[in-house]
Amino acid sequence: MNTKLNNRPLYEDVADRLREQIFSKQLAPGSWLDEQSLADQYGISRTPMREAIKVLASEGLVTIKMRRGAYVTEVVRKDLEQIFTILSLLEGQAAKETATKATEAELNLLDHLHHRLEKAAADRDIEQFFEINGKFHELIQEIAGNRWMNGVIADLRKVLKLHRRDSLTSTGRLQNSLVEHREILRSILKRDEHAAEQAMRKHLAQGLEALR
Amino acid sequence: MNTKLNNRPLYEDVADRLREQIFSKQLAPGSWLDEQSLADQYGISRTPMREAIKVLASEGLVTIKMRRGAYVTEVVRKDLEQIFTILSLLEGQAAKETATKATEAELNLLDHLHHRLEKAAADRDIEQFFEINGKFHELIQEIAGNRWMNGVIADLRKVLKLHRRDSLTSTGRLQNSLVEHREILRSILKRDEHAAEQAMRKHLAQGLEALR
DNA sequence: AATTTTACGTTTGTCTACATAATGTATTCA
DNA sequence: TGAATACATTATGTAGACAAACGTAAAATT
Repeated sequence: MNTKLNNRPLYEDVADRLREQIFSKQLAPGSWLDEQSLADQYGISRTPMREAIKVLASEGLVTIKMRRGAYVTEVVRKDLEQIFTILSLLEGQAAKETATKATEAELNLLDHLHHRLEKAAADRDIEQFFEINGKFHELIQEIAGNRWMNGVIADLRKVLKLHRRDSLTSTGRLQNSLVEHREILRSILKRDEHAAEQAMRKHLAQGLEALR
Repeated sequence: MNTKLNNRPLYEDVADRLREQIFSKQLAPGSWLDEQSLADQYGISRTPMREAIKVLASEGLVTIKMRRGAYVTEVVRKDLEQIFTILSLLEGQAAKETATKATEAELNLLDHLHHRLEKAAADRDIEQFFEINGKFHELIQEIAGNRWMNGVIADLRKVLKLHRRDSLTSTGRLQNSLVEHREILRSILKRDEHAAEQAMRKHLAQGLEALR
């Protein structure tokens, strides 16, 4: 038996590890998840592996076929367009609500985060930029405070990661993304909810464009 | 062993039965799901019961607490507002896309369905009205054809059912709902995407109002 | 009497084994 | 030679048993 220091269910750890393998393409889109062999590989039994696979299925990362097992979801362009359509609406709404509801302290947090984003961009630190970029979006969602919306967005963003062939690596896109973020922040700081919503929507529309 | 005519996983059937029990308040919000006793009650083992519970958890119907089991989600007013906010955005988008994308045949289907809705309303057949009302929304979503969006909407609507103390029973609301549906249909038939979106959003906003 | 500690019972988390269904292969017959 | 049927292999679906952890209650000590 494994030495487990964890105080959370095994299947959650397993789900995390599976996600990693999927995002890193060790488990490529379309490939079959062999319950037994994966369980052996992780040194566990099939039961938590099955439960982990079901978690990923509910997130849309894998697709379960009756009596045929689970397969890594293949994300095609149509999926990208559909998902970005949803994200655009929801994150737009989040930006809108943040513009009106945020406290001064929260606005400062956003501002601070954006400055770190500017720095990462200036340093050409792609990894860091990507990281902070995500945190910026998440902070806006957190401030908006719609628990159900945030869950939906989180799931859909995981699915997007199945496809992402680092869309931000092209410096052109990184610069554009930065400009768009400035506009989002500016609108929120001005507490212009309509402008914030539009800026966020445009940002995500551009994100989709960059993927083609 | 049970006589099983089913050719789909047992845990899906179990999930369906659990949902029924939850919606019918046999399993009330906040109550604990005793895996063992439910499994006994259904004449199955705990394994498919646990998998079914995880399905419901991913839909938001139950909340799993670490080492403390699963509890039927309690939906409070804040949840209703948050969920309706999302539905308003997404179903509004669906109506918008339907207005532009629908074929003439699909428009006829919508029109036909609406006529059945009018009839149910005239007959004061609440049950039927409720049924057709749901189908109308689903048809619009189907025509819009955003697979990911439809999944999100379906899940959120299930969560709404946890709360619904028949909001349509008051004849006033039923009549208003009918009027709103007329406007939605009219806009779609005119292929006025903006009007369709607005009408659908208003319809859902009214739906939320009716719940208070 | 109150608080802390310990022990027990209950329930979840996990494992192992078995049943069932689907796929592929081989053999036989036309 | 080709097709169809039966059999074997393999993976999923399900069951039941074991182990660990949490909560509760009782007992002991201060």
